[in-house]
Amino acid sequence: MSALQRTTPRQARAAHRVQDLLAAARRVFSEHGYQGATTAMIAEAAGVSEATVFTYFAGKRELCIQVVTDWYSEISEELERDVPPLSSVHAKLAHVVRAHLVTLLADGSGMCALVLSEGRAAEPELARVIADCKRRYTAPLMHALAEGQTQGVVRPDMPLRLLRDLVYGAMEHVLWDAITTLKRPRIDTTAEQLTELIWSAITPRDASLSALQRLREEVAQALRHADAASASASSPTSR
Amino acid sequence: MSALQRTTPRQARAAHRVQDLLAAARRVFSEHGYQGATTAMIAEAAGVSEATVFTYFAGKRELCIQVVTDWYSEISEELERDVPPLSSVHAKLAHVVRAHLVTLLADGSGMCALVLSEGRAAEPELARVIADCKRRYTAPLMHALAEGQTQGVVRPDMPLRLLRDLVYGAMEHVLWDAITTLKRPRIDTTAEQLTELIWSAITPRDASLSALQRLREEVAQALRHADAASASASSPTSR
Amino acid sequence: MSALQRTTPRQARAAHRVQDLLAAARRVFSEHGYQGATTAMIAEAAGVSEATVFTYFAGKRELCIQVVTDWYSEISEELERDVPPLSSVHAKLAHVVRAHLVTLLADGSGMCALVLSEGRAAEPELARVIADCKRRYTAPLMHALAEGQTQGVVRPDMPLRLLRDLVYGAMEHVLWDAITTLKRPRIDTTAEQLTELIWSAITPRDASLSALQRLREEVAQALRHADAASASASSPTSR
Amino acid sequence: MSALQRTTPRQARAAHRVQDLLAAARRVFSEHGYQGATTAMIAEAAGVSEATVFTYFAGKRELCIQVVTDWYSEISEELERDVPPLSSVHAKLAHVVRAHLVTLLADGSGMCALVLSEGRAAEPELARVIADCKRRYTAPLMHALAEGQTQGVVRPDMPLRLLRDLVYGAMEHVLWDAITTLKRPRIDTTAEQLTELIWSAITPRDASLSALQRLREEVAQALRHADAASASASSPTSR
DNA sequence: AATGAATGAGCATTCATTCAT
DNA sequence: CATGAATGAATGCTCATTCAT
Repeated sequence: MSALQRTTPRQARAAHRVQDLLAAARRVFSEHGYQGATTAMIAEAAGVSEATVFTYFAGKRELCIQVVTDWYSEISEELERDVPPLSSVHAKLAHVVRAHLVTLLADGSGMCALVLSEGRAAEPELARVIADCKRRYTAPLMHALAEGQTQGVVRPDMPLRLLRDLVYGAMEHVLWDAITTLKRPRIDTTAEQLTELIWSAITPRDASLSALQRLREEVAQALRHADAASASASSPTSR
Repeated sequence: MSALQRTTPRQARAAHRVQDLLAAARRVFSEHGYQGATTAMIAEAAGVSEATVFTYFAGKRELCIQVVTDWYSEISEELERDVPPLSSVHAKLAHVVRAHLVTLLADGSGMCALVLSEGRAAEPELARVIADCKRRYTAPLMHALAEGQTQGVVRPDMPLRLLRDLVYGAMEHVLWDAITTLKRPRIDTTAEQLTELIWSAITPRDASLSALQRLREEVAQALRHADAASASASSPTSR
Repeated sequence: MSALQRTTPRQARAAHRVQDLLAAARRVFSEHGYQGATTAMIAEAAGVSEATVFTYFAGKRELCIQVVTDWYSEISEELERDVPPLSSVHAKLAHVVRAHLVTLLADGSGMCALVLSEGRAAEPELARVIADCKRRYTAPLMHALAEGQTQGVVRPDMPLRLLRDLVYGAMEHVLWDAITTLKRPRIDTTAEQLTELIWSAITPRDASLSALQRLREEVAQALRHADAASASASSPTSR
Repeated sequence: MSALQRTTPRQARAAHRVQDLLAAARRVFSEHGYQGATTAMIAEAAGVSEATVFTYFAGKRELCIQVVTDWYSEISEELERDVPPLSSVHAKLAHVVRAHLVTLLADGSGMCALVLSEGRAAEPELARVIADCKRRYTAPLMHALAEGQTQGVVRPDMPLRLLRDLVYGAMEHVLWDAITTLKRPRIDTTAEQLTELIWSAITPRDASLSALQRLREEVAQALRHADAASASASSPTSR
């Protein structure tokens, strides 16, 4: 216990330093991007010397990787926290869209811009890590969509990959728009609209069309029936 | 006139230099990205000295901006060249989607990766220029969609901005996927599928639904009519 | 007495720490050289924190100096342990050459490379210490050679310093060759050959010449004697 | 011609810069060793900015390699300039020893210390280059010694490698002694003495010994002869 | 007009050393 | 006494940009 009491504050302070550095690094990377951020900036933001950064992290790249993975852990947790597990595909989609927009628009951390930029940029290892995180982050929705395809509520004639591109591409574009124009959209409205749009896209068109056609046939048959029945009376013509 | 004759060759040579530099810069920026490209690389690729680059362009950033705007001019022209001007919104959408994918996937110029990356990256002025170019480039489709909304073939209950995010976001995602995985998708198939998905999304759901409802009302009315007409005989009613 | 009993374990533990550190430092300095070794490496090798190194030694340089002087003490002791004290100069030379090669080639400690490199390198104080150690280490042979000069078995017409350069220069070169080419020579053979070479060099040329001359004189005398004795007989012709 | 007149000064100035930098680097490397020298020092010594160093040389290591190889070229040239080509092995040895000492002791460049130190130090490529240069530099004497062995004027019962170690080891030791003690020895005297020492070492002992034995045999024979001649007294004692 | 030459301002990273606990 | 933590001072190297010719 006495040993614990001696070491715990140290460990606590060390952990604190790590957290401070990560927080500072998140701010700096968010604001300046990977290339634009310097270890000097990060050190200053954390209130330590530049050398201290290297005491806790192997280098700039490793620090940024940690920042990104941490952030993805957070938003993944947020995403999965209150997902209704046994809900319909539509409900899951709606939840994911809303949570995604809420998370990324709400925090002004700029991490969104970071991963959008650096996920496509120079440092290959960083890009790979971001890609991995993204894949894990998007996995739940992918599973839901795949399940939806087997159930028949999601059109099976489209590659899953394309559906993902549609969903996340649209959301990324919305987010990037919000970031670059600095206009925060109404999150609720946008989420609902986006969900609706996407749902319209991924829902089997054939279902409604065939239903219509079946109905039309029945109608035609009924009308013929009616006409035959009321041969003497005047028949109304639809459209 | 004699003055013109003396200066014209000079201007021609200068124009040639500018073109060489722009071509070289496009190659280098495409391959290495904005940050990764160096003025030395560009000068070497153009076969001139590094200082000459600065004779014709104010700096690296301006050169890149010129490269990007030129490229957008080209692809915009390509896009608009054979667009069927008086065609339906659906046809226009299909054309834009196909042309976009063809242009950006076909040329291995890497300009696509450049604008996708740097459009979201550090250099603010460059990002702004890219955003402007993108806006102009996407304008034709935007107009078509707006027109579609007034005509009623595109659902009017969605902001135009959101429709654009859906269309271009999906396409960007497809492109980035192709770039990062180095897998070239079947352009024709992908274009058709994407068009279909997007069309499903942006087409008025209400149109079909209301048609259905209108039809149902007519049917109901017809059935009532028929019932009334064949008062004595028992008529079968479908569902 | 009780005070002694309280402090003695402490001193013992401290001495133990010092020994551990010196051993660790020897390993690290041997393997990486002075510049290549870091205090962090040494601390880790000793199983203590980096700061502890500075508790016992003023700094990296002092630690290395201690390592070197300790090592020289050891090999000096080894050298002098079984030197035949009353032997001839030739026997002493042979012993020194053999012992030197055995010691420095046998132990893979790399201390040899360390003193060969750093004895000539940047850190001036370290170089001075190494020079001092070397001087002490080479003193026995120097004394033997000086004695040999007075006795007449070592040529007196050469400065002692030059003889030393010959002896140790040759050995260092042999050692460095072995180190850089990673080929271990046959120690016995090399030692014998080197001894023979050096002995040929430092032995008075005059000795053999005078011996010859003395012999010649004797011969001449004998011949004269013989001639006189066999005055009537035919005299044999020498060559 | 006019083009030549325009470009030549530039090239001349560039060559001049390179020479200045090499001279400055030689000074700095000589004085501080490889590790101790900094690019900043070299730049300052050359009167240029640090960046200019990297305009002309790929880096610190390459610069040092150039310095070393240049220096070896110089001293090799000096060595071979007035070597008597058809002279005896002894004359060649004498020349090499003298030229070596003159060259390395005369110039206070300290390059000697550099190659002695760094030839055994950390940077592996540099060490390799130095080893190569040394091998080339020592080749003439090696050939002479090998030739001497076949001719019989150099003892053939010793490995050539060992003879080289003896010759250059002794000289290096002399030089290092001069460097560290800052005492310039009498070059002529030292060269002669060293030559004499080495010559004594590498000259076939067997020659004098066999001469002695041959003489002894002749003597014995003569004595026997004499004994036989003085037949009246019976005392033939063979040894 | 073209450029060879030069550089100022950084940048990530290292490491021996100090000090409060 | 032992050390975790922190850092000052470098260090080799890069690159967009300037300028005299």
